Amino acid sequence: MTTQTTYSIGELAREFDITTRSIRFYEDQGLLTPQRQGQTRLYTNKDRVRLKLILRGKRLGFSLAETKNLFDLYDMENSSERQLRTVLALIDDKKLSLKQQLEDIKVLLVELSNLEERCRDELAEIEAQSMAKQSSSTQESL
Amino acid sequence: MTTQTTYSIGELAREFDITTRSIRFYEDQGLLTPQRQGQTRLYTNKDRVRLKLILRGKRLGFSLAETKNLFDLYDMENSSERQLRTVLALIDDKKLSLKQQLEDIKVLLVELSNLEERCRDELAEIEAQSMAKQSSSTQESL
DNA sequence: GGTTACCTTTACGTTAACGTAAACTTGGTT
DNA sequence: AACCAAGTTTACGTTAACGTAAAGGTAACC
Repeated sequence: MTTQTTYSIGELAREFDITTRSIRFYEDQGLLTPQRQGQTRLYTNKDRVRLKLILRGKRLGFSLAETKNLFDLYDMENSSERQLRTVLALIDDKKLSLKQQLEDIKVLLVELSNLEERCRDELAEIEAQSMAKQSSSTQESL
Repeated sequence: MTTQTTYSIGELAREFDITTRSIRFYEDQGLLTPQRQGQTRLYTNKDRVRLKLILRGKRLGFSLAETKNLFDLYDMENSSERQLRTVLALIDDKKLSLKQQLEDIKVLLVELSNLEERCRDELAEIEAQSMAKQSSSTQESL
C-alpha cells in the first residue's frame, strides 16, 4: 500500500519550512517536475522525497546544480558503456569529497568539545569565585 | 622550535589554490588580520592556520560569517558568565547541526555505493552481451 | 456577490563571495 | 635608468538562490 496522497505547493512549503518561491525555483532549475491540475502544481510522494533530498543537499553545502547532477545520475536508465564509466567516475569523486567532509566534521566536533570544556572550566572558576565572595560577605554579615 | 616563517599573500594563494583577491576579501570580512610591512601584508603561521580553517569551513558549507562566529568564540578571553553561557549554547547548536550533517553524509555515502553497484551490474551485463556478440560473430566467421 | 485563501506568472531587487579591471607603489634585476 | 614581478587600493561586474511586489485566476465560504 503506497501512500497515495498528493500535496499542494503550500503544504510542502509548510512541512519543510521553506517558501513556495523556493519550490518553484527548484522546478525552474530542473530539480522538480510536478504534474499539473490545470494550472495548479500537484506533488506526488516521489516529488516530496526529491524535495527532501534537495534540502539535505543544501545542508551538506551542495549547490542546486550539484544536487541536480546527482539526480540525473540516479535517473539514468538508457546508459551506454561510456556513460556508465563516467558516472562511476563521478560517483567516486563525490564519495571522496564526502569522506573528506566526514573527516572535517569529526575534527570540528572534537575541537568544539574541547572549546566547550574550556568554557565550562572558566564558568566553574567564576562560580567558585562568586561563591567565595558570597561566603565572605556572609561571614561579614555575621 | 615553532616554525617561525612568514608568508606573502601570493605564497598562501598558491599553496591553497585560491586567488589573492579571496584572501584580501577574508580580511575585509574580519576573518584575517595580517600584520603589515609598510603596505605589504605579512602572514604568520597563525594566519595560515586560520586560512586553512576558513577553507575547511567552506568545504562544510559554512558561510564566512559563520566561520567568523566560530573564530570569535575561540578568541574569547574576557568572558562574563552570561557570555560564557551563550557561547556554550552556540557550541551546542553547532554540534547538533554537525551531527546531523554527519548522519546526512553517511546516508548519502551508502546511497552512492548502492548506485555504484547498480552501475557496475549494468556494465557487467553490457560487457557480457558484447562478449556474446563477439563470440557469435567469431562462430560465423568459422 | 464579495471576501478570503491559495494558486499562478512575470519581473525586478538583494546578498554573499568573489572576479576583473584600472591605476599605482615597491624591490630587485639587467 | 628601465623593467618586471608582486604587492596595493578602489570600484564596478557577476552568479546563485532566492525575496518581493504586481497583477491576475479559482474555489469555497458568508
